[in-house]
Amino acid sequence: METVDWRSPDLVAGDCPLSRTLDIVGGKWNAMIIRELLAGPRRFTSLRAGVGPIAAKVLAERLRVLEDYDIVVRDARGGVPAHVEYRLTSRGLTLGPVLAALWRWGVADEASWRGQPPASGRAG
Amino acid sequence: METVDWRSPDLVAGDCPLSRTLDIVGGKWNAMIIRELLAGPRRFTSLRAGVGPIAAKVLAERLRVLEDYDIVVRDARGGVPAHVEYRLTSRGLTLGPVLAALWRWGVADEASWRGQPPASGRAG
DNA sequence: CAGTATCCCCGCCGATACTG
DNA sequence: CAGTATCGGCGGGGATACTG
Repeated sequence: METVDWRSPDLVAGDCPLSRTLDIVGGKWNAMIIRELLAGPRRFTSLRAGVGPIAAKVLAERLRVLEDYDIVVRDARGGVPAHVEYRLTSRGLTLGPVLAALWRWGVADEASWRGQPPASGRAG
Repeated sequence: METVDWRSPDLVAGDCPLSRTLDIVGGKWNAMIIRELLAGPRRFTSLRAGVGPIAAKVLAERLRVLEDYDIVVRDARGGVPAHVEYRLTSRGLTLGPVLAALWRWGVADEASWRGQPPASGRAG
């Protein structure tokens, strides 16, 4: 399983594959958004409800960024405004296994972890 | 590969396995630090060089948090100050596959991705 | 070498109000 | 419904100086 070359040429933050993936998945809400979208297309409000207590502005922001990364598509059905769907691009779908790995670690970890997380959680 | 229950009871940010994993791995420098440590124990300065352009204060901070999470151990060899080693705990080591997944996506992605990332990268 | 202490800044995020 | 506009703060992170 550990057949990864951690000693790749660019280890520097900005350029290494790790950072680049985390630019997409590591942000505060991004993983949640992608998770919701892995279950199928969603409308803005529904998405917002599913993700958690996220401000509309922030969700819109994140979605725009994820669009720029070609992870998410905004689909205004037939040009009707006020009916918009977001879904994952094919590129976005490839993040499934990545989120799965993160998820699984969290689950396995929960079983073994008997300690308090350092108070400052990602949960607001 | 997709045998993960995305519809688990707690989807809310703070409690879901995804967030908890990202609390550890998703921070700005954390993944880099863990990556360095996956290659073996390191001293503070060496670690700092390997991780990238990180301020000493921040590295010390991050290391303390990772200690609290029981991911990293600080090992003052024989009580000699000014000779300290950091290494992963057994729990920390289990993050290997997780980082590997992130890394691999970044690599595979680099090949297919023909677009500019949205300027605001994680790289300072 | 392995950090601490201090200062400052900016970007992220949240809340509220408003719009097509 | 699907956002935008605006403001405000708070804390994470960087630079620099200092210490055992």
